[in-house]
Amino acid sequence: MTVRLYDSATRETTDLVPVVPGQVSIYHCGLTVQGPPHLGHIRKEVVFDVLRRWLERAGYEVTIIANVTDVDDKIIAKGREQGRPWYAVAYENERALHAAYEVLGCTAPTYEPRATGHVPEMIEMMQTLIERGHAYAADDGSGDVYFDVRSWPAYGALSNQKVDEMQAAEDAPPEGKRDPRDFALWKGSKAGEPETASWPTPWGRGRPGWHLECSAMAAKYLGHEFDIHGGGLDLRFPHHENELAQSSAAGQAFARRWMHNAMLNLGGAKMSKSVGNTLSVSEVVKRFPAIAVRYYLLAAHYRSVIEYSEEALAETAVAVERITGFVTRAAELVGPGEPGEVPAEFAAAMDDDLAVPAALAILNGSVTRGNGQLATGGPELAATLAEVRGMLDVLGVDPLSPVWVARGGASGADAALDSLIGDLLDQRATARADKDFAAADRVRDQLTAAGIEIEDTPHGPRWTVKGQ
RNA sequence: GGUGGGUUGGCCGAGAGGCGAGGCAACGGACUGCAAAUCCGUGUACACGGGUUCAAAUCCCGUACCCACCUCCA
Repeated sequence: MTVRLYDSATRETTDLVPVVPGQVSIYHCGLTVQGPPHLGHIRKEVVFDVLRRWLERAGYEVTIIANVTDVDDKIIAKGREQGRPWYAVAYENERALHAAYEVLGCTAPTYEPRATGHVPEMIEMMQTLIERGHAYAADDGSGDVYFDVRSWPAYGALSNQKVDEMQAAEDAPPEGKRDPRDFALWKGSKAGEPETASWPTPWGRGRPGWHLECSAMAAKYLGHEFDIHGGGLDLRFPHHENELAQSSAAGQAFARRWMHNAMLNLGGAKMSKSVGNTLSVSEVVKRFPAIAVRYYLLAAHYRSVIEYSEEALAETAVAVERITGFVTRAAELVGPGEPGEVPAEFAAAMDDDLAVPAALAILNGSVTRGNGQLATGGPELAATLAEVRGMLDVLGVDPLSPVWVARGGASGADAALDSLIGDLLDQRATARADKDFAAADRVRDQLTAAGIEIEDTPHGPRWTVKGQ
């Protein structure tokens, strides 16, 4: 089987052919840690986590690098507002990002380099670009270093734009720029900025420009040519366009393909701090089970916009309960087993540019079949369970995975509860055998009132704590 | 002004020339002492107006509306 992916540079879906056979190297733009991650940020993490899982299933060894932009204007401003060092702000939000990975079951990237740790690599790259005539230090004494857009004819290739048709930036005064579209590789430090937020260079003290850091770190950890560069669609221009220009102008082959995930909208607009329509991961996870939130984010195709709605998320939670319900019931009967091989149609869907919606249709079919086998149990059920767990494992929503099981914090209390409820269910069984249904229902009502749901199965009654 | 993407049944959400993806909700049935859970069944949806074709949600032309990017942004 061949994994095929859409390349947003060429706008075509093509076979994934890695630079190094058997290995896939991925760089995706992480966060500028100026605040805790919102649902839109984490959608990207979930998308690339599913990609990684699928590539690993396909037998590839996957390396993922995601940068952490830990210094920029907003982080510095926030530190000033809050009366603490800018790096304390950055670090706190970096930890919040890691907490979000964890709560949604995302495996952390192979490595997350920080911008501030890669200044020498950036200086080296700027020197190369200056020598090659594609960059220049501003002659206004600002310490800024700019990329010379006019010197690179391919500029605009990624976003399919022509330099002359672009609107020039109006906000930034073009002081030291030769062309208004030139972008900063390096930002000279300004008066009043903390000393800790600047690093020495041949052009004066300053700090990394956002675009350059990604080029420098991608090259350092993945080499001059790697397989996939990813990120949110909003980064395609200017950020990714600029990265591509810098790296290729510096003589590097850079990314073989580009993968952009669509945005998560709230109230008809992209979720973003500047619009103010954000929903933090930590808040959403308080209202809905984390596994349902993850499922919600991955259930739509990664290139489709998700218009966030609480109702849709609530519906998703119900759909997830049907799936997890099957897995837990089946596991009680035949044992959990291990995640197994996925059906061919599921694999075909995933191979086709991660067609998760089509893959979920196959998953649901297997769950329906499995639910039908629940009455009899046996090897057929065990096989269906393995197949379902295999599919859920690819998507990172296998309820029996340690990632989700550990949540409850199993303790002696569970055993005690099971014993107590077991006694009550025995009383109910006796009452039912005597056809004393009023007494039987009283027991069930009592348990329901305590948040315990009872269902009678061909193998006897089972209980669950409501909402878990 | 430029570059992309979108509009699918009550809701979510795939598909991209020809057999009604899938889920949620609803209704009917089976199972149950009654429930719950589960299973089975029930829907002729593709923004609008033209056109191409034996056949269009899917291709072409036009119109309307929406989103993203061209500025920090996953």
